[in-house]
Amino acid sequence: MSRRTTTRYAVLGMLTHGPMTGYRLREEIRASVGHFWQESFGQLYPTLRDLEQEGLVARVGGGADRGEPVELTPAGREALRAWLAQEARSLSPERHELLLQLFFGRHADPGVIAAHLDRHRERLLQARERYRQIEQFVRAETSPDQPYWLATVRHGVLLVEAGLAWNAETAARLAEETT
Amino acid sequence: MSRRTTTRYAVLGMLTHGPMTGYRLREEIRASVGHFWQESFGQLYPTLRDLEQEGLVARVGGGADRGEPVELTPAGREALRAWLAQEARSLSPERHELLLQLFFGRHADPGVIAAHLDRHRERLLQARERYRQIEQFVRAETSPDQPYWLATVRHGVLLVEAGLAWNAETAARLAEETT
DNA sequence: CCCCGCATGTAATAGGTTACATGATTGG
DNA sequence: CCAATCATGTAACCTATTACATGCGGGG
Repeated sequence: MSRRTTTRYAVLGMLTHGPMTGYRLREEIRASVGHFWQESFGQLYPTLRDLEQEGLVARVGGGADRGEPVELTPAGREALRAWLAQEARSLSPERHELLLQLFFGRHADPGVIAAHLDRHRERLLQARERYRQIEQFVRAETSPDQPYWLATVRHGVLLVEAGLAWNAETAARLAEETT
Repeated sequence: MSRRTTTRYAVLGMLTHGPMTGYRLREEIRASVGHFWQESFGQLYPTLRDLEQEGLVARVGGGADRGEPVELTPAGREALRAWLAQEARSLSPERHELLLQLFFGRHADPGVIAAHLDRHRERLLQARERYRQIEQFVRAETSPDQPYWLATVRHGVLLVEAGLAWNAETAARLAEETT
C-alpha cells in the first residue's frame, strides 16, 4: 500500500545525492535533514519497496542483490518535482508539552517550573551550538544546493535564538511573580 | 487501558478551571491551549472514562447522567501536580515538511519555492495577528494564572516573529541566487 | 417540524516507532 | 574468531485522527 506519505519524497530527495542502500539512506537523512526530519527503518524499507514497484527508484545493478544501492529513475525525479510544487501540509499536530505544563504552572510545586525552564535553556544552548557549527560548515560549501541547505540551518538558528529569548523573558517574569 | 498519555494531564489541567463535560472540555482546550495542544473526541472520551475509573475525576452530581460535568478529585489534583514536576518528553517527532522541500529546493521548478515562502509568510502574518490579539487579552487578565498564560502566548509571538525574520532572509537569499 | 448545538461514544484508518530476527562482511 | 558495522525486513504496538452513529433539547 503506498499512501503518498512524505517519507516517499524524503527518500526520493535524498537519492538526488546519489545511489544509496536503504541503510545508508537513513544515515544520510539523519546527518543532513535530521534536525527537522526523521525516518525509521520500519518506515523506510516498505516505502523503498513501494517506490521500486512503482518504478520511481531502481536497483543500480539491475539485479536484486542484497546491499545493492537504489537510484532515482526519471519517473522518480519527476515525482519529486511534482511534490516540490505542492503546498506542504503542516502534518505536525503541534503539541508542545512544556507549554502545556507552563499553562497549568500555577498548580505546580514551587521551583519545578523554573527547573523546567532551566533544562529547556540548556537544551536550546546545545542546539544553538550544533546549528552554529552546521551553519559554518554549510557556508563553506560550494554545492549548488548550498543556498537551500543554508536556509534550513538558518531556520534552526533563528528559531532556537527566539526560544532562548522567550526562555529568558519567561524565567524573569515568573521569578518576579514569586517575590 | 490507561497509557499515561499527556491527554490525561491536559484534561486534568483544564478541569482546574472548573467542572466540565467532555464536550465543553474540548471547546475549552481549543480556545485556550489550542495553539500548541489539541485533543479529539476519539481521544478525549476514552481518557475521561479511564480517569473516572481511576478516581482522578468524578461526575459532579454523583450519578452518571448524560451531560453531567466532571470535576477534579483530590487524587486528580495530585496526579496533575506529579505530572507538572516531571520533565516534558518532547513527543513531537519534529517533522517540518516545508524545510524538507526547501532542502531539496534546487530540484524544484522555478518560482515554486518562492511561492511556498510567500504562502508561509501569509500564514505567519495571520498567526502573529492572532497571537497579538490574544496577548492583549491575556495582559488585561487578572487571574493568578495570568503570568503562566502570558508565557505561552509570548512563545507564540516570539517564535512567529523569528519565523518571519527567517522567511524574509531566505526569500532574499534565494531571489539573489536566481539573478 | 427541522435544524443546530450539546453530548457521547466507537470503528476504521493512518502513520509511525520499537523491538525483534536474521545474516553478510570486515577489521582487530 | 569475535565484535562492530552494514544491511534488510517484519510484527507488535502506540497514539491519534476521522468518520460514523446516536440522541437530546431548544429556537426559529
